[in-house]
Amino acid sequence: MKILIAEDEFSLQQSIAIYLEKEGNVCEVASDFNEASYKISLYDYDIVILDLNLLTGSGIDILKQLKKKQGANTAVIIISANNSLDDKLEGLDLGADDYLTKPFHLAELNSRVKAILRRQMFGGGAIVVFNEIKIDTDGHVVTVGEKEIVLTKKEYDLLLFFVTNKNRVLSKEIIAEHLWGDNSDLIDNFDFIYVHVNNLRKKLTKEGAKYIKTAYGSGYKFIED
Amino acid sequence: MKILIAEDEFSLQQSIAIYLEKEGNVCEVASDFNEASYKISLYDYDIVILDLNLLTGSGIDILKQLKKKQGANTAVIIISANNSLDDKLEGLDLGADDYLTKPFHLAELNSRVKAILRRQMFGGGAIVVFNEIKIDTDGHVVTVGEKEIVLTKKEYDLLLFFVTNKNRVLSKEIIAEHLWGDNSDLIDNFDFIYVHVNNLRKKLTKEGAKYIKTAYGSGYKFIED
DNA sequence: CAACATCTTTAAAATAACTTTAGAATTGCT
DNA sequence: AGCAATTCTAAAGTTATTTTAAAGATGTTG
Repeated sequence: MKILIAEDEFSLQQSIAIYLEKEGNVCEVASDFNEASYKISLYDYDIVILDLNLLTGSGIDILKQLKKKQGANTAVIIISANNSLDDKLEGLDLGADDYLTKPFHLAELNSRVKAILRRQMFGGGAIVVFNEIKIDTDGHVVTVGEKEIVLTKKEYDLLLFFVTNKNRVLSKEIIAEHLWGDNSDLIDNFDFIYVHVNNLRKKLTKEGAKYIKTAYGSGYKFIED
Repeated sequence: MKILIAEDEFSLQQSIAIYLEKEGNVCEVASDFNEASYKISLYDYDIVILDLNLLTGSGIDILKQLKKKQGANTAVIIISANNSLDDKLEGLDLGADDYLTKPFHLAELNSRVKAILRRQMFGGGAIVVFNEIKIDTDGHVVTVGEKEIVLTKKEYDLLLFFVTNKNRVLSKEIIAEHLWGDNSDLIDNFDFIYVHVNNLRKKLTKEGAKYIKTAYGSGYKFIED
């Protein structure tokens, strides 16, 4: 979950980034209009948190730029010190997904972020995969069919990473980096991934590799069918 | 996908190379300004990952050299410890395709590499060849007509290399270099290429060399019609 | 067209990648 | 601190892939 925080007030920018990163997202920041504009032109973020009153330009223009972009599925959460209804409506008319008035609680922002990510990926509510595997990202509860299965944190993270990248081959390096950060990089040994994959497979179904296919020499792939 | 990594910090250079190679690219490294300059004069890389602060010269000059080069379609990703916006803008003005600030996650670099390669080759998404052969580079799935064919990693890499160089004769030396890197141990003997080509032909169609033509004495050529 | 080089094809050997198990080390919790 | 759960390490067993090797086929050149 890649998030861009376009906010010129440094301390707020930092606290948002830290908070959301603790929640498992990857954040980048933009401190003025130009940096924000440049960054969204370069990369498709999942969410942009956008302060309307940027130093060197209006956040509204960033919003327009985002919505003009083809193919991107970026959601926008507007934050603004201005509480006027007009502003709110203009933002939402232009396609913003949510609106928060300063000051706000980070927990509040976070729950909106989560809601958007849910909606973005799975059409809201609990995550549904394959009619059979359900992942409730709020409660971290996973069910296969009617049965709830109990996963450890690593297994849960791994499953979520697979599910959000289904039908895509994920190398062990990418998996390692996503689950362990890059302090474990250069370790030329990803054996523990074998173990976690094996455990996850066993817990998911009796038929082992039904969902998690091995791409020999390349990695693993979570398949929908 | 041939990538040059111009980075003087040895451990970073190595981890980038290892990571990107696992992702199916072929990497070469340059540890100082002169080596980088020499290598780009010699070969048209698909991407150059360029540290701006090279030991014996400025990366900016490498960038200029690259952009002066006629006919080359090399993309540049700048990595720099310097986070100033000015630097970024100078790099982008000079034609860099992306900019990363140290430290960064290798997964992040990889996703930018992938984005560039997609853009460079096909304008994103799945690759389509010949109306009949489709290659999904995310899922590593290859279909001929309606049928999915299962390829090993080497076969897949070989096919992708052929497809991205269609209608061009590829010598066994070049093929070997792109699929195995500059491992000089293998350079004597290209027999295994015969085997891989043969296997790939068999899997692609019943009519053998329909797509992969032999250029006797020169190499192979993947033809569109 | 004969001699040679290059390529095709097959099968088996060698290697590398993955699976699985069990136990050690670490972490988290009361 | 002591116990339980989790995560990581190590190693043996299994399977897929890559490479080697060698015999047969085809193209090239004088």
